[in-house]
Amino acid sequence: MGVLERRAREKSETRDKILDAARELFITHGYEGVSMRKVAEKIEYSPTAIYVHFADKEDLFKQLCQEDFGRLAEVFQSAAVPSDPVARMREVGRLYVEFGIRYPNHYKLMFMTPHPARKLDEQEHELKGNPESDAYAFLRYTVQQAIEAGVFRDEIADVDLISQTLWAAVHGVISLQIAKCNDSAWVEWRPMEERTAVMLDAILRGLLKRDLPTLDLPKKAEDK
Amino acid sequence: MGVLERRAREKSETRDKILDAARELFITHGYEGVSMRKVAEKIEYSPTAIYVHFADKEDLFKQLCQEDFGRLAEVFQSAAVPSDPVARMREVGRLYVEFGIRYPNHYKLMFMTPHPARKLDEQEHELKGNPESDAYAFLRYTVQQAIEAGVFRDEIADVDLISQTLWAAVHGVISLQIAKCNDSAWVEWRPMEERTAVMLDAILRGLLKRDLPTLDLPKKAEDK
DNA sequence: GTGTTAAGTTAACAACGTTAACTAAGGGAT
DNA sequence: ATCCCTTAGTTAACGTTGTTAACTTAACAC
Repeated sequence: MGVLERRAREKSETRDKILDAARELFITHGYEGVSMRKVAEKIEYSPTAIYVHFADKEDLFKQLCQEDFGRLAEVFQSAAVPSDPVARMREVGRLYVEFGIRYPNHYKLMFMTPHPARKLDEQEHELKGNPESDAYAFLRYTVQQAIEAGVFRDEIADVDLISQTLWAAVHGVISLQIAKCNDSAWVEWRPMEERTAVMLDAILRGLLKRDLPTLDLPKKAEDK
Repeated sequence: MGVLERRAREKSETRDKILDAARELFITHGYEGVSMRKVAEKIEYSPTAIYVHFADKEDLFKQLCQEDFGRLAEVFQSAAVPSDPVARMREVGRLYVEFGIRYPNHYKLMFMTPHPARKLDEQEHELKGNPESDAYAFLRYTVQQAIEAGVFRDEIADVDLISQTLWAAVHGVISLQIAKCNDSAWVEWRPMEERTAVMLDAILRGLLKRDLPTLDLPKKAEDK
């Protein structure tokens, strides 16, 4: 009896309609600029229909984030990542910045907005630690390989500490750009690409045992 | 006739009352968690009294930020900053992190919330670029001195680019902590002090010409 | 048919930011 | 003394917000 399945499918279809409408609105207007009524109007439902599928506005937003976390992991997964562990870390950083700049509102929701503490549900438990679906796990895995290749300075050996430092470095570049790009009155911002390249070069050089030949500055690529 | 002055003083007194009440509420409940009505209630005024002193909620919040920007600059100014340019950059970074961790809601408002573009008013024009009141100018000045001391690698010479890289590095550590400290389910966070120290060591080492003797890791201070 | 489940609706609530119209108190000029 | 103007502060209201309670309505199981 496929009737239950059909019902479930129909339900998840309207759920997706809500999610798609909410995503589009959130991306253009930000979290505070979107009301449940606007989302509902966009899909021609009553405002309260959303509450059948999502507990409240924050739940709706979180489920959206969860989908897009997965998308970030896909970006990492599908990119042509170099085999050299150092070049790979650099490329992961670049992809991360690219993601953040391309989807600033998603990025803001995902990484720049404090959320209350929350337990993992079982669905998330499956995803956690899996480099294919969990972006942090992917970074951590990349760092782990670099450690095994012995590229880091001897006193630097903690996988999580290194991962968190690399993450913070690129996150700093992205989030400053998103939050402060309009404050050009106080700061004469250098171009994003330059800031990203200098940051990646500097942080990697600071962590690595010695300058590796794969490192090159943007304006003077010297063909290894 | 001091009557005008008395009036002005009285006005600025209630203005300060509003600011103090708003600060306390914003710090504990965040921007969205505070309503104009709550601020008014706290000082036992009617909600609309605030609009005599501030254009709207965002204006109130911005004026608050402006005051606290100044306070950050004071922290920089009053701290015992080493004379060695590299040690000074490190200390400025450490102070910045300390500020962010101690006042996370201020920090969030100041550096993690996108604001619409805005012209500088004349009051701000006086402050801009002055290291005593403008925290970015202070950092920039510190970097400038380091450049003149010849500590950076030869290919790294742009004051703003270096300043923005250093800023992004420490901002990354702070803002990740503020936004994601509750997501310990996904990430096994290392202690703040460790993350800060590793970041500062790494980013400075990556930018500098060579390892300077003033650099030392937290757990193995080798007394120069 | 009858009862149950559940998606979706209508109506309403309390709280929000903000505006318009007002009050009241004080000082300056006549 | 009287009138007028300025201005800090108030009251009342508007439109919008997130969310809940109570309902309709349709499809299925028995």
